[in-house]
Amino acid sequence: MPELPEVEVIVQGLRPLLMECQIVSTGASGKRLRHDLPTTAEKELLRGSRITSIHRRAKYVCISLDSGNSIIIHLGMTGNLGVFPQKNPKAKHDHFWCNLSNNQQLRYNDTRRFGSIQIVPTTQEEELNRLVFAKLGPEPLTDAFTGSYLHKKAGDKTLSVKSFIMTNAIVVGIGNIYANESLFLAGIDPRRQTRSMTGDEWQKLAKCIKNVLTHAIACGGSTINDFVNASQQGGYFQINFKVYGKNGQPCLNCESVINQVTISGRTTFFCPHCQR
DNA sequence: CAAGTTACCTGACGGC
DNA sequence: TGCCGTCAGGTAACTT
Repeated sequence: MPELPEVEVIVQGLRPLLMECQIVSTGASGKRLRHDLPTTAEKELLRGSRITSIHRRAKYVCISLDSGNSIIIHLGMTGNLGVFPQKNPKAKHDHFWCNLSNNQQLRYNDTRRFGSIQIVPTTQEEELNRLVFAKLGPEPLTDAFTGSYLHKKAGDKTLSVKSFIMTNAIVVGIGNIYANESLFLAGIDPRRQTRSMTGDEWQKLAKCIKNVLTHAIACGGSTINDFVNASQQGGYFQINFKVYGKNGQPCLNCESVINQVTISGRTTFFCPHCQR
């Protein structure tokens, strides 16, 4: 489900609901996610600890605890986090939950179980970077992410520019939707070889990625099937999609027909006239 | 080694 | 109605 904007919206929504809450106990469905769910010993580390901060790194939700541990959650394709009254019945595909001292319950729901939940014994940023996030590139919404950074990383690579910006070691948070939308706004054909891109084109692409992600966050993310934030509200960035899912429809700029192709196994949409 | 493909899992949808 | 194939926001293991 979620790319960077959706995870950011979830984090912003969870923060006021969870800050300073104490975890009384935890539970799990017993079904495996991408990795095994936390062990009994790890869950014991959570009991009685207080939530001191919630933030996002790439598409991970990071919950810091005053016991010195972190809960690191990846939502995969269909994962979501929400806070509900403890007495509310569980939903299908709820796989992990934390009972809070205010009689609320933080619940992780994930239909396809591509997500993951890890308990990591530190809340230090450098330690987390070493233990969990070692292979991740920069955040796209920071000053470290620029056109010249992309240009330098591109080197002589022959893969498509779309696959390149979707590579987490290059830059994090850009999934299929926002890769398509960013390339449209930048006027760049997603099939272009990475090494063919000029410095100016990288500048434009970096700027468009930042604009698209920022705008999507402001819209509360994109609700394709059933994305909802921590308060169960949908986002509305999907009404701003220019190409994603619009195969056969006229381009909003030039009225050419939007094309659909497959790049590295992912559905790709672009305007053959506006994107070169 | 770089780049492309498959596997992981469930559910929705379209065609027959 | 139901069975089958296809596809879906991500990632990592695997193959070429």
